[in-house]
Amino acid sequence: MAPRTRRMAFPKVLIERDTDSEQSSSSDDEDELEEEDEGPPSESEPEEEDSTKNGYEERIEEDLSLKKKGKAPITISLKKVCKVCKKPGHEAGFKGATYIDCPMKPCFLCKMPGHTTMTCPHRVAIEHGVIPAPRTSTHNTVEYVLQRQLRPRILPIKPAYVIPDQVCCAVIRYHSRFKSTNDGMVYAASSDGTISSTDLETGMSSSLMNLNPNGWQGPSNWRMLYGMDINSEKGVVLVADNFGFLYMVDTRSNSKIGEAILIHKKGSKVVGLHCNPVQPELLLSCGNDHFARIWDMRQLKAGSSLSDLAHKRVVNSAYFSPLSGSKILTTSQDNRLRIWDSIFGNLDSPSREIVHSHDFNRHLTPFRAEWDPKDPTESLAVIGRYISENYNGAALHPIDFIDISTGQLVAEVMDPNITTISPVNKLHPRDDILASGSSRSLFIWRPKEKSEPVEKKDESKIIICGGAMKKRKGKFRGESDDDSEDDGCVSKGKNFQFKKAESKSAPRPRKVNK
DNA sequence: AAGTTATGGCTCC
DNA sequence: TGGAGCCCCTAACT
Repeated sequence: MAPRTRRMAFPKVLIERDTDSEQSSSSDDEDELEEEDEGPPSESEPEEEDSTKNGYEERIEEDLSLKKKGKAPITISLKKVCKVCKKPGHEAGFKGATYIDCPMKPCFLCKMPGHTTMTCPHRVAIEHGVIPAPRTSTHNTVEYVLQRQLRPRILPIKPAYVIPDQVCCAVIRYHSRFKSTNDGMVYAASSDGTISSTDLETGMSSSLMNLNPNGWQGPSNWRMLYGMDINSEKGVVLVADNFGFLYMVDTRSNSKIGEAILIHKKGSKVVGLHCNPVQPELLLSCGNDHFARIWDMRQLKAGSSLSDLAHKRVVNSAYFSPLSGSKILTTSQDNRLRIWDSIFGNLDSPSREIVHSHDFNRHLTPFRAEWDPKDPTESLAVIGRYISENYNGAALHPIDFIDISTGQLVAEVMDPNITTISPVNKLHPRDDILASGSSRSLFIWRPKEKSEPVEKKDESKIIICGGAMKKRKGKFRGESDDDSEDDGCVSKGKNFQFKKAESKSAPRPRKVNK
């Protein structure tokens, strides 16, 4: 409480309450003010949106015209208003670990008006919000031939997914971005406009490109690199900047190739680049101009894209499928994942849209849905979730595994000790290991092994494998393994700073809307 | 422990 | 075209 040295000089204070039934005067009536304190948050289940009992913001207004007269009273209004829309009669915000939406706003999840997140069909349904897009039938000859070529690569039967769901180790305060290749060379593109390469054997690094050779010349000139990929077959590092341009560097000569090419709207940020894993001539880009674009590397010039995939908002990421390279998965700020089942078909509209909460872009790294490189059917994707759920009293942000062929939520992975959002996630190319980036921390997850002891009370999440529901026992592992996962992607032991989870705090299955 | 801050994106004018 | 103002669940640091 601030000192009240000028207390005696204060004019009379009128308190205007919500009920209008009590009006108290005098500034020394502290008990009256204290009554408005709400105490600990209620643990009870949230009521309907028009609840009027708890959680209101207090709005204090001073009548300035009266204040000028000196002795005139100051009116303090304690009428409670929604902190989102500033209107009385309802509330918004956390109640315990459950977030109550403002009913005056469109649904926070699917963005449609008329309901809130609590009752959004995309939230309560296990299908998790798949919206089949109208499928245009285009069976041209090229598509037919290429489909016949690619089809044998895709297994007709989906195997059971193995979802990493236990944290085995963590690195705190890890904050670097690298792009590794197989030969131990790390390439890094930076927001300072430089590309550098570092040899992990020698530790030597060198600069390949600098887009700001003259230093800071104001924000309208400062070039920042966002999108990056390496085309191993061509020996090219590709980067893209915040003004819509693509740059290429030869990894053999470490020299820039040609001039910058405008691949997205001039002045807009290009946030993603991905080279096709099967056809090295194909490049996929995405950016803030609401488009993902497919390019032929052999004819790269402004306006020469093979296809432009339209989105309603910024496209955080766009990836070819990892095995056949024939599918595309994008993450957009409109809270939807989009899937194009064949890059050889009609690309005017996506094959499917999946509603998923990931529209948080400010302050955090944008969410990116990634393919599971081990899934031979190319239908499993992993993406962190922005919106939180109440898991046994804790507001957690799970990492979702989604079957993008159906929109089904296959698994939601979380840990009671990890309360932060995980916008970036990457699955191991061979092992059942998940690396997730959370703010300034890096977490490594793996599936629980059968041999590990299980506490009976430690009921954990429901994981659906291959369509069959299967209850798993969850136990947070306080130690990291020293004899496994030693393939260079896992850091161990010393940096691990988490305590063992109490069994009572283990997460529960996601509550279904009442 | 509250306040601050990070160079974000959208809409409106 | 560009600037002002606005914006619902951050999280680390002071």
